[in-house]
Amino acid sequence: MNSSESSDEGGRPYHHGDLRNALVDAAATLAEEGGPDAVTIRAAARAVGVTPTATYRHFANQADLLHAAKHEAMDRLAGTILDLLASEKPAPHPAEAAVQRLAAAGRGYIRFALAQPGLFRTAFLRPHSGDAHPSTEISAILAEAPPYAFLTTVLDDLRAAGWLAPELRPDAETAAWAAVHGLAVLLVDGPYGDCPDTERDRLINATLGMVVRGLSGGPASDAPLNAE
Amino acid sequence: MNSSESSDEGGRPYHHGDLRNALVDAAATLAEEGGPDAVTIRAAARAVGVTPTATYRHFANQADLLHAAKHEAMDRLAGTILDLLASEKPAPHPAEAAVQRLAAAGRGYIRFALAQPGLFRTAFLRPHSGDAHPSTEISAILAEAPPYAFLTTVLDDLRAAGWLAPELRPDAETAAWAAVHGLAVLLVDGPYGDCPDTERDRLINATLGMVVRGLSGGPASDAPLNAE
DNA sequence: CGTTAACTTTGCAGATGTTAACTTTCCTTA
DNA sequence: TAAGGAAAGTTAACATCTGCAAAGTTAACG
Repeated sequence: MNSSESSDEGGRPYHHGDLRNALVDAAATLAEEGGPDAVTIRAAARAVGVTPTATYRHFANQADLLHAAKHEAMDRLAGTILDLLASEKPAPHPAEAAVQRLAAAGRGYIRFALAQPGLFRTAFLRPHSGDAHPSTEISAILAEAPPYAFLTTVLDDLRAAGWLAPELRPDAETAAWAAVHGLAVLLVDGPYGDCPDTERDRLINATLGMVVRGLSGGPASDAPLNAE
Repeated sequence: MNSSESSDEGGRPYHHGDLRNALVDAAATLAEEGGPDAVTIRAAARAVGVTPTATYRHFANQADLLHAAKHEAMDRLAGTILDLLASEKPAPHPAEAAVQRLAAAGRGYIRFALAQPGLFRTAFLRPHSGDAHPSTEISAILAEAPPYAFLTTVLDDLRAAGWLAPELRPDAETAAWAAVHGLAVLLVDGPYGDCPDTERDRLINATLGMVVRGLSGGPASDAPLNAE
């Protein structure tokens, strides 16, 4: 008689009710602890307390589950950045404020990478060849990587404030993103793996400084950069 | 009577003679095609035409083999950069020449990443916790990542030529490296995965431009970068 | 001729993804 | 309100991969 009880009282109901989300959460937790490789059908099912095959009611296969975990990870990265941006009090001068926000976004990005290396790696897993829609639209990049949106906004502000040189605007997102992402990767996985906190902060500042300086027009705008 | 033949004539000799190197090569090839995950004891042994257990005469375990593959990958990356640097004819002006070499190194770095994504990922595998000697010495970084050496040299030249602002010198390696590495990662694994060649070149130029500009002292050297 | 290094055979123990067929529950419909 | 179909689980099983250890075999070398 108690078999259909969906409230408390012993055995969980036959129907989970929200299994898909539960699996995504479990997958995220697995990624958090063991990186992308830890995201397996069986482990996720085990974590939720469900049979492996039940997973196939909600995901086509393991790649599909991993894909969901990737999106979840990316969302959390975006959330961390947003939180940090929201907690900043803008500087009075517009240009200063924009620069400050750019730096804050970068710091949030790196902070997330350091705090959640497993999720960070998962968020930037190479897209499984097969779900590739060959659209080169910016919207595609944006959908794949929400942080891009903040960058665009901040850089527009920076441009409006007269800091960012007009001719540098087009690919500024990429350049700034590359620097921040690269530093994050080097700190998390790379040779800077175990690096004292104080030195790490210095490196972050140096890199952000280079970005800010490199995006402003300056005496070096006509650098002799020969394409190959 | 022919069983001990080490020359041609049919069956390979019982003793391989250079199994360790052969396995490293095989591991590199595996990494080339399938990334780090493809580097397994059995696959490497299979590729060489040897029993899996034979591997244990030369490597302690799978992690050890993978470690060797990682070093091999890093060496090839360094080789690619060196080759490209060697083929550049230096510009007359010292500063120009230094900037040119910095850009060339960056291009070589990214070129390798795009041409050999599997090896590139393998080269920057996070160091397996356990072989971590907590030395923060620069020499450690250098040993782990030969490209660092070129960077140091080039940046010294840049400094000597008066381009690189003195106060920016200390962490210039990291900042420049971060930008180039980040772009490489974004292009190989990240959202820029399938990106038309022409756009890709533009992004590379934009990023390298930012680096060069960002390392020179300029009007923006006193950017309002508040530490957190 | 014997010691020893290099390699093979055999085999275990543990993962994984995925399919097929069955069962329980819910929800709609007559 | 009872029936019946569809949805969401479960059990069982297959095929395949992995690392690794123990013990035997081959050949090289002093």
